[in-house]
Amino acid sequence: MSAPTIRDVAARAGVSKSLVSLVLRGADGVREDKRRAVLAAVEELGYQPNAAARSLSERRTRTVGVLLNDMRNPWFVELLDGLNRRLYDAGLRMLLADGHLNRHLGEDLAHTFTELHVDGLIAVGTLPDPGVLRRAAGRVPTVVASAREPVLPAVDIVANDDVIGARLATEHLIGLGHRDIAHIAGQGAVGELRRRSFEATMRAHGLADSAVVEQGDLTEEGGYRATVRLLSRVHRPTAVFAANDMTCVGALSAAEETGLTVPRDLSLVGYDNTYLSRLRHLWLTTVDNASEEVGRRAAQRLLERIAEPGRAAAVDLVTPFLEVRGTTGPPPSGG
Amino acid sequence: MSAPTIRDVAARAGVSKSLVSLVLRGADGVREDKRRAVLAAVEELGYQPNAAARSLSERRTRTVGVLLNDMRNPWFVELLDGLNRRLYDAGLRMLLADGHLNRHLGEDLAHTFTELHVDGLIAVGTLPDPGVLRRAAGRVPTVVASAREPVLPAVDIVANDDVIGARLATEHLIGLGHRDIAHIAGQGAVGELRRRSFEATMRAHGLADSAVVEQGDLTEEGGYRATVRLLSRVHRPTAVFAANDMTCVGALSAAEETGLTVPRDLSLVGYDNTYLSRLRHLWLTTVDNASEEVGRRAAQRLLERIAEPGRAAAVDLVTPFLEVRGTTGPPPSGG
DNA sequence: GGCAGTCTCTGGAACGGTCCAAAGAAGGGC
DNA sequence: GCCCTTCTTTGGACCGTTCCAGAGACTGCC
Repeated sequence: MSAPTIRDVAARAGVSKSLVSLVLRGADGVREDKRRAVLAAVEELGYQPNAAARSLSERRTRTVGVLLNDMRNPWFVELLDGLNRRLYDAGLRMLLADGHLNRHLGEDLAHTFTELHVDGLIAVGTLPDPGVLRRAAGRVPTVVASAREPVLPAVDIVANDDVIGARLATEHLIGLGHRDIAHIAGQGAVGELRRRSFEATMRAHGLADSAVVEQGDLTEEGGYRATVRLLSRVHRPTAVFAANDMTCVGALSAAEETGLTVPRDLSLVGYDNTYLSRLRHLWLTTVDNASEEVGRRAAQRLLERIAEPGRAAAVDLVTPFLEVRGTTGPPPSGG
Repeated sequence: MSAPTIRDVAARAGVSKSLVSLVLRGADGVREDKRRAVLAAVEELGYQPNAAARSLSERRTRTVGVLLNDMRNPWFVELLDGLNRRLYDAGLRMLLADGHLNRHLGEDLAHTFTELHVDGLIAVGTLPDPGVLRRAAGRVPTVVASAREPVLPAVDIVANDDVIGARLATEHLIGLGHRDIAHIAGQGAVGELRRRSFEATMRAHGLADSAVVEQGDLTEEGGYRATVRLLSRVHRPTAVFAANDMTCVGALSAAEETGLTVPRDLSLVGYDNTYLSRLRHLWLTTVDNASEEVGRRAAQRLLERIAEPGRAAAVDLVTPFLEVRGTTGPPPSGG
């Protein structure tokens, strides 16, 4: 009843278990007739190697764990695609776990992964508890993708360059003729980088005085509320740069509810180029954070760190680009 | 350098490895001073049990694999939540893999999971290749969640009741006074159930002649195109019931592009109650497919099947309900 | 025929846990 | 003091692989 083992295969093929092992690992120096006999036995018995036994013996799992911060906000799918492609080529499998799902259960997912003795760990986005990552990084090669924190001794960081991204968005609006531009800020290190770059860009164009910042929380609701606040000001901005697409969607709702037409009365720019922004009905101008490339490079960094665990931590920034769609245009008064 | 093992802990605590094992598994009949010594040693060494060794010895992994069909369409997040909660209580961990990500790599993820010797497998949504599931189900207890296929001997199915859901949506529109109602159909078994129920409901209300069906493909693009076709008919429908939210968003775009105001000129109903439909800017009337409950029950079924692998396959349907939001209203001519 | 050198193949020792039968310690009754 | 029980603790077998040293078989050369 229970699954066949390598010994069953060996018995069936009339060889030793060692030879079966050799055949399955593709070693050369095995006579063709024996190789065939082994493969036939494998086929007949439906044999599948036991990953646990293998990893116990090999002392590695050929598996990397990927920690997601929240699957509800699916900006990371392309990142995973990039990651997976590169890791797969290197013979590594990818297992996912969502921190948000398990948070309320009080479980430390990184812990699950270190128990599994994964060969590496990738944290995607900013995790709620930096301690988790610090502890995990002490045990297993770790890379942070698409976040700028936590900064830890042996943990590489791969992300898009938020300074450039925010500048692209802001200069796009300035280029269209906007002067009164607001920013709805995000949270954490990434939020701060985007906000500062927005401010710096406005300053560089002599628009420091007409730059406004409202705090958001990266959710639609937060974007909506922040925009309501912005639009109730005496001096209304003619354009809003939102810290992410979700926020931007909230801003869009608030604008239309106030009777403004986007982009005629108000221009909006998001960030991340999620599939949300690509929905025809939303069609947001946004900054593409080069997710897939971030994923590929994160995988690369992880492979390097697995090969050489002691190397110094690196920060690897990918250049984002602007994706102009339907929510931006010249300001109402003609600039 | 390498991770401490149970023997290191035993040596440090001055006891045998067996005793360490007993303490860690919470056995009683261990003297308090020894228990403390062991726990102290564990703490000092930062010992973590090796999951591979444990599962090899215990002959189970306390892990279930979850196969997702496509993370890009995140209707399943709440389902995972329900699943995870129940499985966690039963001492099982959940590992995710996305079939879509790996498809082009030609990898059989179910294979990865069976190699890992997971204790169970849950397929979420309809998987591209039914053969994958058939093979996997021969090795490990398997449950399909939120799909109606493939139907296999020892595989339970848990899903929302599409017949009821489609009827709710259709009757909602009829109740508002609509008579010319179109359906944009989905694919596979689920698509067929929804379409047939739509048709049956129309028939039951004597509206068989004014029921129209256009084929979609569950994507925004498909919904858009189908709606363009619908709206270019001589006799335009006043309401559209879309097979899922994504399709409905496409329909929304097509409607507005045609100059129609939703819901004044055209009513729209989606299906799944994804967070998309909850975005203020879309605010779709939709059928809630009770995802979380489906997840909980799927977990329950899996636990039962793990306990008793031979039991007959069951189909467990959860009752969906209507979520009325902003895209439905009375027909233009007043009904 | 003997011997070195290849080429194939094999048995047994890991890997790090769990489990179990049995050993050892402690306590009670005579 | 001895035997019997009960309570704790232990050594060793085992889970299913990989890895390695070395065993056999065969070849070619002197």
